[in-house]
Amino acid sequence: MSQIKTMKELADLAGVTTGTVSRALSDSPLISPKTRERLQALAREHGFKPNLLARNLRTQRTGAIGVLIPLGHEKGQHISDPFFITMLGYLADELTERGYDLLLSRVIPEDENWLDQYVGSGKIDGLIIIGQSNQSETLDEVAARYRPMVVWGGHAPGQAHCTVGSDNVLGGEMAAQHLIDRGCQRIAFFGDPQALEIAQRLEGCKRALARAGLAEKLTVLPAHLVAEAAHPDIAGFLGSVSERPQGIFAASDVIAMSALRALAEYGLAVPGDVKVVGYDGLAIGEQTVPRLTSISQDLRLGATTMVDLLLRRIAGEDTGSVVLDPKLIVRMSS
Amino acid sequence: MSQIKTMKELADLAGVTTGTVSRALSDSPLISPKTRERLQALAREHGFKPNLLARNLRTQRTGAIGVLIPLGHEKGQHISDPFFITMLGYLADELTERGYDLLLSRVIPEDENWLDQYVGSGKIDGLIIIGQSNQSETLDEVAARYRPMVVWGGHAPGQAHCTVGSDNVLGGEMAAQHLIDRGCQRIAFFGDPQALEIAQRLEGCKRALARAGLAEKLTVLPAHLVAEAAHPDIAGFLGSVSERPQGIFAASDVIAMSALRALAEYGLAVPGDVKVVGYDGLAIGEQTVPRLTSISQDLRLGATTMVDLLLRRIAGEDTGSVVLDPKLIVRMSS
DNA sequence: ACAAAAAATGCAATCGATTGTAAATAACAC
DNA sequence: GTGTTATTTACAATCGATTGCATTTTTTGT
Repeated sequence: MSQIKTMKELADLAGVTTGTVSRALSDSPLISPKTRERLQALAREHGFKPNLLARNLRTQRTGAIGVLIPLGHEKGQHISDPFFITMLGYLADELTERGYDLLLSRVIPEDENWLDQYVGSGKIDGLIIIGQSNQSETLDEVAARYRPMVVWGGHAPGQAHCTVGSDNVLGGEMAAQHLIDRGCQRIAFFGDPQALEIAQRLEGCKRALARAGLAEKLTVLPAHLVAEAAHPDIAGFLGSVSERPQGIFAASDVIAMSALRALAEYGLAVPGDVKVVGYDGLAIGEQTVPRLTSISQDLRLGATTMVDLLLRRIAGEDTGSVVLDPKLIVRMSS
Repeated sequence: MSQIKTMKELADLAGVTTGTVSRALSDSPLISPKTRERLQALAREHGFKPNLLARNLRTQRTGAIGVLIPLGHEKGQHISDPFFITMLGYLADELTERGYDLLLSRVIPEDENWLDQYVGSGKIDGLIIIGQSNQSETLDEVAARYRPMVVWGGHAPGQAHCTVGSDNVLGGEMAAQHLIDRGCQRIAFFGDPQALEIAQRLEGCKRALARAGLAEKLTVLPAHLVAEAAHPDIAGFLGSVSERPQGIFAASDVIAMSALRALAEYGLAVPGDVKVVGYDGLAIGEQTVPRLTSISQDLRLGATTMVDLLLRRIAGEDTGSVVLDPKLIVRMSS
């Protein structure tokens, strides 16, 4: 069985032209059922697969969505971060279901136009960006001329790029309120407000504390996002503070896990001595000891929503941003 | 600034032909430095990016590597599994570095030719498959006619597809031997031997036990690979056994984490009452309480090796499989 | 059996780049 | 200034499929 590589070869073999073969294989109504079946059988028999590049070039549609992870303000950060991974998994599921492939790139936004490499390259039909990092301006600039792009992250007034994300201010408020309800007075916030989302969570946290008259009891530790880097930050903090916090609000579950570990190493009981709340609601929080209380963002819904918006933008529609409701999941750490 | 989309437009603008533009942008020596610079400046000024599809069609090379995750014997399994994610991250790093893109697909191998959708589609230059699942035969069959394919997983004699993976038998042996050294007599193996890798780890485990005269003290629990599914398996097991095992060898770190959690819920101290060893050496093992002892497979090296072999295969070379050395990492759980 | 309508197929342009070869221009020697 | 090389650029085929339109074949009605 010779290997048939192109439509031309198959057409010659069958004594027809490539046009006929093309129509036959795509179930065009312009073809007689008889020849259609004959050609399809022939194609199957010879294991012929049409070249997708050529098809895409002709149809001006690639069937692939680019997913970018900008690692801007946090150099050591890695694609293997549980948050990225979880989001990536959902996106892969969702895109696969809709018949799209997923072109993954991790980018370190060093030069100005790290985005332009993908925009209009013809390789992808649209772009999903996970996390704004500290690149909000660049994203705004690109959004002005490239429509099919959706970003996971925080939404701010006057923002030009289309985002999907949870209400970080509200989420931060819920986390702090929960700690207050549990009797915490001195509260520590772990997270670097350089990223928009984290700044918003901190803002919500401050709001709740202010309402309870505890505004001046807040300590902010700009811990790293990466687990390996966050741990020394936190251990150092716990070792140096005079008055230990009664409640810790970690800006991500990864940071919260590092906190749990550091607390265990200091012999502090959770939730007895210190209560901990994370953010993200990752599955990994189920596996910690004790299981982690967290502000959950429904990432599956988030992924679905992003894909939805993106496909509508690809179709030419103009969509606004979506803000999802965060949810408090109380487990054992608070 | 008008948007220049094609080379033709740019060529017309500059008063030359597309051929000249093409050569100018690719730094061909056939072009005069003067016009080269003029055209490059013009291209930059108008933000022109050549269409990669067209280029790839012409050059017969896509610059993308497909990464597939077959989810065969474990339906609920998800791309967000920490092992996949870690491997995926390393692969993304490595491929990006070599100038390749990464086309990700999660596939559920239901029909026979789930692989053929990618093989010879023209979309990718090569294929990396993470995990054999229970699809060894299919992989062998495809490997016979499609060279640029490398698989992460176990290596067995007579296997036709090129694999990279750790010596699972040796790793299993090391894990069991470590538990024996720590004084464990009754040992439980958590993992479903339906997958080749896990079967090999179990074999090594049995080998070590036999050597120590403890062969009949082994219990095998075919726990699920997914954390959420593994936990009830394990909790049920711990609740039902008459004689509690002194050592647990979990076939993956994810299973080990579920075990840690279940043990904590039963009020059993680790490593006091029960010692636990995992497999994979994932970073997440650093964050558990207590930190997890594990058989580490150097996944970064594994990813590098896979990419290496794949590129050599793409270049036409014929490569054999590579078996990496597992390493025991002793942390706090044993 | 013949004209008209309908169905099926062939023809050729097209997507946007790359590249071998031919043609035009520049450089150089005498 | 003419002839001869070197450079540079233009021309046109090519990659492999899709698709509007022209053409051929088949069907249908009478």
